[in-house]
Amino acid sequence: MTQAKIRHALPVTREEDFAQWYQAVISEAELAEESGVRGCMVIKPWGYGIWERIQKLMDARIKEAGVENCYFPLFIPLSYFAKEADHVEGFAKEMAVVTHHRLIADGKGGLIPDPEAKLEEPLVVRPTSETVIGAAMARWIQSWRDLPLLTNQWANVVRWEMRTRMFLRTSEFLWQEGHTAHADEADAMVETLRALEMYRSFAEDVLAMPVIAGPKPENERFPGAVETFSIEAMMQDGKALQAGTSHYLGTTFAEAAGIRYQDKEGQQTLAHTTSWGVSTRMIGGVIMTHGDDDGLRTPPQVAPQQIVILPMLRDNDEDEALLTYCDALRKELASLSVFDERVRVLLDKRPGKATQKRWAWVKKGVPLILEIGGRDAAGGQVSVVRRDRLWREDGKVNFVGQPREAFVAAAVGELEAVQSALHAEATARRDAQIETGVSDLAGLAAYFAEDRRFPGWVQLGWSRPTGPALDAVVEQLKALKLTIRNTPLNAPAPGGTCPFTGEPAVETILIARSY
RNA sequence: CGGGGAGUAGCGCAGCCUGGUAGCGCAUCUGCUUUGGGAGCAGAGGGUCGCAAGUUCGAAUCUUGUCUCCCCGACCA
Repeated sequence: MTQAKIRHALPVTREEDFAQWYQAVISEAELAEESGVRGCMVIKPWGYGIWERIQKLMDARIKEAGVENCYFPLFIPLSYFAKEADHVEGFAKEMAVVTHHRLIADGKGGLIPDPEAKLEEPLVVRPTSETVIGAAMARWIQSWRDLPLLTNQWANVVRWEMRTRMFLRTSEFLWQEGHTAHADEADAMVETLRALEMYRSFAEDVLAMPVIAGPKPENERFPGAVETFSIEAMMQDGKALQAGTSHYLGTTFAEAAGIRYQDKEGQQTLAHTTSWGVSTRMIGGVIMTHGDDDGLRTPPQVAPQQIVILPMLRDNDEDEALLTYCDALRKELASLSVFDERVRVLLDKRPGKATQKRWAWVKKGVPLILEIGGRDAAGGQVSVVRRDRLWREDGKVNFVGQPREAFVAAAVGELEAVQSALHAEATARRDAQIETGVSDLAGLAAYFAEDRRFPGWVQLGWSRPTGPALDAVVEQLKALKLTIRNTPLNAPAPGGTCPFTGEPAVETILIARSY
């Protein structure tokens, strides 16, 4: 009943149409927009600001692990790329290829690649950099003393995707890719799992996005990897989103690129490599984890602005005193620290009614919004709404008036509270939607029945088939539009039998629809 | 890449079938009134109808091609 009175900020709700809602958040929160180039997007200041926050906090964690940043070329010689067969097979179908280095007039007012300027060897636009970094590693590594070699780069990559969705799957996207080389499997696996744990804790602590970390089944491995691990997040429509991956590459790329070192016995030995990455896809995860029918709710740790102050300007001579009051408040708040950084606070002085400008910030998901009028200024008050508690029971916006000193004293705690509330809400939703009671195929089909709104995930035990037996399982799942996400680390040992093979279950897996 | 849908003002849409040089709502601008919680009234500005060819005296409208977006599928670190 109270619901009916609420006039939400978005034109479509999650319940009405989740896919359209997702796009509405992106455009209404001004995260990104169409670029006119297929599958590529313009990332706008608020969206890019979130990415910059992710970069800053992730980069610190990467460096803390002793990994150094480098930059490798956007263009990869075709011959480099062709060196690893599985890798080629995995990416060949989605490559952008540069074949010419000059344009000439076509005689009809347009331009065409100059046939005279064809490249001797085509260059591929990197879809990932294992091959080119492998070539560098081969040059950089001679001795066991050169290991481990720990590098990372922040870059854009291109994959010519058939079907794109903003942030989730774009032809060009931004990411970091860590690449490391180690003396042996044990050392490389430690690094692979370190990166995985780094992503897990980052998603939970920084993005307030609960995830489940674990190894992927062999059919879901990265092309060329021996083992692939992922963090999987549950979106509000119940689908799984792979939000980060970490790969143990064995000696696959070491063989292809010739990454060898002289070991302590003087023998030439292949290095073991890893790679791991997270991308702008994480922003899609934040949207579908924390967004509501009024737009995004940006976790305070990644919010480009954590507090926005909206003065209720009235185009009269009281405005100046009001702005003075607001600016003093802004300075006071900006001097506070939260999450080991200064509080990010913006005084929005643009002309226009505060009540009107408010909605733009609601949609962007600023954690705390302040509206301050002349009466507040005179009485030393502020009026505050928490973005994660936007509405009152009566359907009105939940602004709470309070003394300025009290708010300033509580502001840091409020930001921390928003961060943890978002995490708690998402975790509760996720946990409530993991079904552990399914033990056969009929139960699986029933759980994911077509008419069921937003099913979650099924966790069950299976016999971990490989090869053709696994292919058969994958086919069964595909018929239900399902995929195996991963084997949760620390999952309880399963009992009973595998619903696919009838053999004893040996491992616990998560099954879900996925992005 | 296959099937379906769609591109007309910043956003959302109507007009298209039955060709006659463009309209509505929101937003924007101006004025007046209002003003502590998503203001009202009046007026105004803004569009080579995605792009390109074709048919026609005349094309947003018909034909063909092409680009982009959305949905479903296939594919997918």
